[in-house]
Amino acid sequence: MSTKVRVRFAPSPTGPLHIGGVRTALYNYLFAKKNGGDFILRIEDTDQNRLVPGAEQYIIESLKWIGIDPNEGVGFGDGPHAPYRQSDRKDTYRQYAEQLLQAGFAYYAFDTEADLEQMKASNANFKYDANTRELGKNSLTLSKEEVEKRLSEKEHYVIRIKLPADEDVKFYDEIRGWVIVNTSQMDDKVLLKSDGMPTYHLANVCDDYVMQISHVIRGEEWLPSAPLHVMLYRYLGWEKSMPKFAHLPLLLKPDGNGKLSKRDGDRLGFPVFPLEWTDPKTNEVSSGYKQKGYLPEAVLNMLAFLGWNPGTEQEIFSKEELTEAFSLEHIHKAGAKFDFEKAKWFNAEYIKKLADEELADLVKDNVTAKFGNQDAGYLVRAVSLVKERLVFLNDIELFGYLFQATEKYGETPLSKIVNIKASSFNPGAFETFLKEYTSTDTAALETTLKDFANSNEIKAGDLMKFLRVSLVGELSGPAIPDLIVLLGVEETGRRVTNCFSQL
RNA sequence: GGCCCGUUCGUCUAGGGGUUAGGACAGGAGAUUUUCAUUCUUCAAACACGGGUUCGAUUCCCGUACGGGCUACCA
Repeated sequence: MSTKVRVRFAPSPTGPLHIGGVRTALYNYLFAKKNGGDFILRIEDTDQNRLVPGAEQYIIESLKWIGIDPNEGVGFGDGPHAPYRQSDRKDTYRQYAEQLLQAGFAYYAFDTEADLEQMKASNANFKYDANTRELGKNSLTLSKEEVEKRLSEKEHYVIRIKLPADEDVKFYDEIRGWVIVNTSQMDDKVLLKSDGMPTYHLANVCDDYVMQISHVIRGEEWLPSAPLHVMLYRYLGWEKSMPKFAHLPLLLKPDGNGKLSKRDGDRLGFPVFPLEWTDPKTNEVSSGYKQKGYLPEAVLNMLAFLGWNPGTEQEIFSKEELTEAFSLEHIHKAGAKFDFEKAKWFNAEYIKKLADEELADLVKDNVTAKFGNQDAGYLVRAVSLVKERLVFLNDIELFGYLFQATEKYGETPLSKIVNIKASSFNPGAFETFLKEYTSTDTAALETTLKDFANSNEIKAGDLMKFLRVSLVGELSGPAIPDLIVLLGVEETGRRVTNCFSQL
């Protein structure tokens, strides 16, 4: 077996990939990159009944958006172990199931759904195992002839693993240490379903072996079935090349209990999906990080810290820095409640780090749609004034005054600036005065404005407040001189005159 | 119910046999910004509980409680 690190992310296309899945993918990716290994995307679509159209494409696009690029896999180019979609590998699983049959580690079971129901009804804690399989219709209880007959008549059957009655199964989890489970607690899981498809258990073990996966890094929900996988490796004769296991803590709901689920996002006002998703059946729309105005780098950083930390006090990490710092040892054991406030903070930090040009580029389409076409240079300057006020890219919509004048001013803002009405302020004189100011020096402009106030016997504070409302429409916003220089003296004059007329 | 995993400020977490138990987010106060935001300073805030082991336990062990996961011909 090659010692090269090879890990995989193996989602099931049963719906949009949620943020917990993205984190699993991220940890796999970081681990691979850190160790100079490969990261593979494998689509686990063995449940043909739960397939959701578009889900596979969604998974691929989500990974692309956030910047997690598999070396091999569906949507990212084939590698040496193609295909990477389990439905396309269907034939290989039967071969291994038959190998187990031959070796006596598995058996045919013909029990119908009704049979199973009955067995469960007669025993509240029923499980198909060493103690109960004699009650079933299977190749262990039926005569050889009967089995042959049923098989040749194409009767529906499944193949189950045959587990010993009482044996400790032990494996080392890279995050949790030794885990020991006795087979008396396990059941004879179905390996091959009656439709000929493998279950997850068989398929993931076979594929991980064939694809030479070195580390299985997956969610904690798989911990209870890991012993079964260990038994499968053993029975298939692959125990020596069995991958190492690492079971990740789960992402929990921010309120209450349970793991984060699809509904939590829009219920609590934050996305749980990387990209917006429209359910093909119900047309129900679930919000996505991208559409809400998150930067992929920020989401990546935020996700990395939900359950992992570098052991230092640095929190802002680029993908490259994350790769450098990542290790399995620093993964926290307990589940993490999703922290929406922290997510917002990360995003705001990343927006602040953007160059004005980059930010302008990112909000351009939105601004154009909402406020019409903008001069490219103007947009860059406008955006630089409000950069540190944005939590989301979409927050640019809150600053329409940078692109459009307020026509009708609100009562509340107007009520705060009535002083100017009573003063000797004259809008015409102010416009004339302004037009003489041609510099872009904002500090000098501030002095000039104060001088204007003084020489006209107006309180500087009253003037400033009035200007603010005139330009912004509210009592908050960037510094007045910055605004005037950005908007230009003509536009400023127009807004001032209009505002004054409404007092 | 059974089995497995877990438990440090409200949240994300660092740490680890002897520490003022550290940081970040959120919250409070203040400074700067004639506004707001930013920035800076500062305050408050935690080792679930009970037994061991030990000179000493938040740290190791056991139990309890609580939380989570699994318990399908789903992944």
